[in-house]
Amino acid sequence: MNDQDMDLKARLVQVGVDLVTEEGTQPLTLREIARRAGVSHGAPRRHFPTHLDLLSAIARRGFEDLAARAAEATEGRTDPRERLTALARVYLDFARTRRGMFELMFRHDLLESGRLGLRDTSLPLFATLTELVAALRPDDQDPRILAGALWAGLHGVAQLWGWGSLRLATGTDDVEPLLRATLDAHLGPAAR
Amino acid sequence: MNDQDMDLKARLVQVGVDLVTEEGTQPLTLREIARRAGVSHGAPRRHFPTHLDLLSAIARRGFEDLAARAAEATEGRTDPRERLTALARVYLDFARTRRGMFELMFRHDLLESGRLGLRDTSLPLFATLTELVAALRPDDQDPRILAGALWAGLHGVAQLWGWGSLRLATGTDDVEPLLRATLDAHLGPAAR
DNA sequence: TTCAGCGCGTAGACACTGTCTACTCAATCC
DNA sequence: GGATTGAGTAGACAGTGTCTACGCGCTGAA
Repeated sequence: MNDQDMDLKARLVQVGVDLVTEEGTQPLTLREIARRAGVSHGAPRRHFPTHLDLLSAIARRGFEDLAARAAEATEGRTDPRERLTALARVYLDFARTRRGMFELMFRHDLLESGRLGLRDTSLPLFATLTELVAALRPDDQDPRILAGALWAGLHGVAQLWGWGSLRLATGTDDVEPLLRATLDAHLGPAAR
Repeated sequence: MNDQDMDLKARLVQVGVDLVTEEGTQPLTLREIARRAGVSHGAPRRHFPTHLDLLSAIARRGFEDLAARAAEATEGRTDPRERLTALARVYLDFARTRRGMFELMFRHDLLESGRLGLRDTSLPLFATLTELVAALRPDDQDPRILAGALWAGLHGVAQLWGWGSLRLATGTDDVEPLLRATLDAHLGPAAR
């Protein structure tokens, strides 16, 4: 489907997704999006009351994309540990290959404005994470806490690695050891 | 020392620190800082070539503050596990009580511009983290990887908790369980 | 003592941003 | 067929960061 075939609302979001994917968050202004969609800068207002609303719609597409990749990466696998590893790798890959989108998705003002609807965007993914953790550590404490700590660990690796902090601090050029260390810490060392 | 006694360069940074502490990152514009420092909007340019340079100087003060708090919290303690717990708590406390500053310190554009000088700001703290981790897990793999994963875990908890994501996902109103889960995961369960 | 040089702050312009309001204009409906 | 309405246009407005020309007081050398 061509961009021109969509109604403006969908087109604006699509333009935004493309823009943030190709050029990052910096040029993601209301006026630039309108320009690339071929409409005047006032047009988006008919569909998104404010710039933040449009950005939220774009970020939501990022969460959908992430969820889709997670589903794709885990389908066919049954071993919980394997599924969890695949999930973690998808998360880190996403942060690395779609930097701009990842940055947008976790922008403070977006998250805090409540427009993103975390219930729809990240909670489903977190639920499967919790299930897998519960399956791997059945006798332990509240799996939501364990899953939360694991999620935080992965997210932290994704962020700090993206900024180069971890690369600098650990002196390695590969995220893989950090990924393995995080998973091992939370799930116990992997079986060989 | 009164603000008026400092030269403008130091005054601008101090005004910025106060401003971001009291009102967050949103009003932290070049012109607003100049206004509160009682000078014209062009004055900062004599001391900071660009807005980002001024923000970096402000953020650097945040890193210094964090390091000072970490030193204060660990002094007098000798047990590595205790020191590590105190360190972690300082990190989470800082993120919670100085939200605006924490947000500024880890702004993408600041970190990526290279102006912050991670070598001076975060590496010293990371070095002590690595030492403590090495002391607690002497026989294991590269302590820098382990310490990196732990740091990432703490940072992730700080971020996701601040955004409310973890509160929502885990269903608790207290970070403490997440802190303990993170430490236990990376260091083994605490001795009783 | 005078005067050039300079450090440092002022004032205004510029291009850009997000928001708001008045307007056009085609499609729809009674 | 004329009124209504939805959707996009065009321009104004206040705010932003940056840049440039200007001024003013201090310093140091002749």
